[in-house]
Amino acid sequence: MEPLSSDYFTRPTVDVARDLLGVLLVRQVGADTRLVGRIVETEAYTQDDPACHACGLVDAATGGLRHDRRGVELFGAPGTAYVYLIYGMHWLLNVVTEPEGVAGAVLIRALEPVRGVRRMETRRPAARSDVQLTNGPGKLTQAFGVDEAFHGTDLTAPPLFFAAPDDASSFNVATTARVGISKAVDRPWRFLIADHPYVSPAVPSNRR
DNA sequence: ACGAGGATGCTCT
DNA sequence: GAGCATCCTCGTG
Repeated sequence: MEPLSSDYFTRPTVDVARDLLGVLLVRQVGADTRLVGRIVETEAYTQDDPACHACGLVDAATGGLRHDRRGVELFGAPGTAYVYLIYGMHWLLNVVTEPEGVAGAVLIRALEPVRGVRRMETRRPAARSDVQLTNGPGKLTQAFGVDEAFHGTDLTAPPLFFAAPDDASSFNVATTARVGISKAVDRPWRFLIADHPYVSPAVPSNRR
């Protein structure tokens, strides 16, 4: 199980978001245990994007980066984790994209559990079915034990990394507007595996 | 099967 | 003080 390299993430964010569908997220827990999930839903956030934390961080006068605001890490090395707290409760996992100096990230929104289901059930007592273990961005971080400790870490090597699946089964990609945002609500940057039971139940932000 | 509302803390105005 | 890349519970049908 070879981790996807930094080159994989050194590409346009929207391309990476689409390509990550079907890819495995792997969490090494100790020497003998692995949690594995298949990515079924993602979202892209770019530098020129009002909904992205990187928006407005380039100082108009100097061209330099503002380090007094959230989101500077999005300009960092591709393949790095960008993890942040939302609604005071849930950690959301992103992987940084684009060359260093250009901001971008892909939000991992939903997984299909592949391995380590028992462990995920332990971490997610509120889940009433296997679907509810990982069918949302805050749920999957809980199931995988991803929190602030992973912010800024390298996602191209254990203990948390991406890997191409052995069985590259084909599927249809569906595209919608993104979820839970109030700006740039019409950009079609949410990607999901069509009709997959493990995608999140969320409603796109332009349909409310 | 829905829908409303509360939880909870950090960031920026 | 408002807003936030969310989730859960408890109502009513």
